[in-house]
Amino acid sequence: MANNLDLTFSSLSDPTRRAVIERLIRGPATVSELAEPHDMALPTFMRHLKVLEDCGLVRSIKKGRVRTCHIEATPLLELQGWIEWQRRIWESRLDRLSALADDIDRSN
Amino acid sequence: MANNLDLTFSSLSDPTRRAVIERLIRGPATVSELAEPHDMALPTFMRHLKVLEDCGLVRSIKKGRVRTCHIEATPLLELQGWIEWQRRIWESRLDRLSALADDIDRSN
DNA sequence: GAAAAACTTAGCCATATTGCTAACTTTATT
DNA sequence: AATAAAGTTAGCAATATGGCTAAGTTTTTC
Repeated sequence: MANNLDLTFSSLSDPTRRAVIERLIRGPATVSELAEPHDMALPTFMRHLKVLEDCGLVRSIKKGRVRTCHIEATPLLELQGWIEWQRRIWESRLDRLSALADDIDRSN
Repeated sequence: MANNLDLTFSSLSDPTRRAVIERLIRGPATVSELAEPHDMALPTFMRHLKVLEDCGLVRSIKKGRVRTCHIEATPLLELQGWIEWQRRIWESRLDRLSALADDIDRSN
């Protein structure tokens, strides 16, 4: 029952995959270009890419023997949405607490 | 070499743990209160809590036989920071691309 | 047409994760 | 003092994750 938030959070929990995102956010790149900075076997790296594709953060097309990857920002926006939502509730709670503290202050 | 982003993203990749955060963001709660909505054995649930504590999202104190948990928002802000950073680069890239497209337009 | 490039597939291994039950410890209640 | 409540510890099992090598496929290049 993994939803998209599950997959996206999980994808980004790995530093290699975050590095790929940090690279792709600047523009498309081929598999070899993406793999080059990472000290691991290509099949291993490809599995990281697959994880990113599975959660929808990355798309790719193959032309000839070269696969080019690009980023899809939507899942990032979903994450941002969830975090923002939490932050809002958090802040409104802090506001209520400090209002309460003020009330207590005034009543003394 | 797991850094805090790793742990925080990983923690939030599980729906049970996100639900705990969604609950705690509204205010502190005891372990039993937190566990109640989740259909799993208590030790299993406690491990989820431990994961949240390990990444610093949750703190807790035990008084008598009751452990009370509360949220620590800092790791959430770190996540938000990373995502914001990516979004900024993404947007500035889109801006450059559209400026480029305008230039090409004008030159035709 | 042979060789190189750029992936891809298959399969192995070690460790981590997520679930469980059973049994234990430490307060609080009666 | 005995029982109940609230966690906690220990340990098992299944699956997922992240790494590897070896061998295969499909273009390009020479």
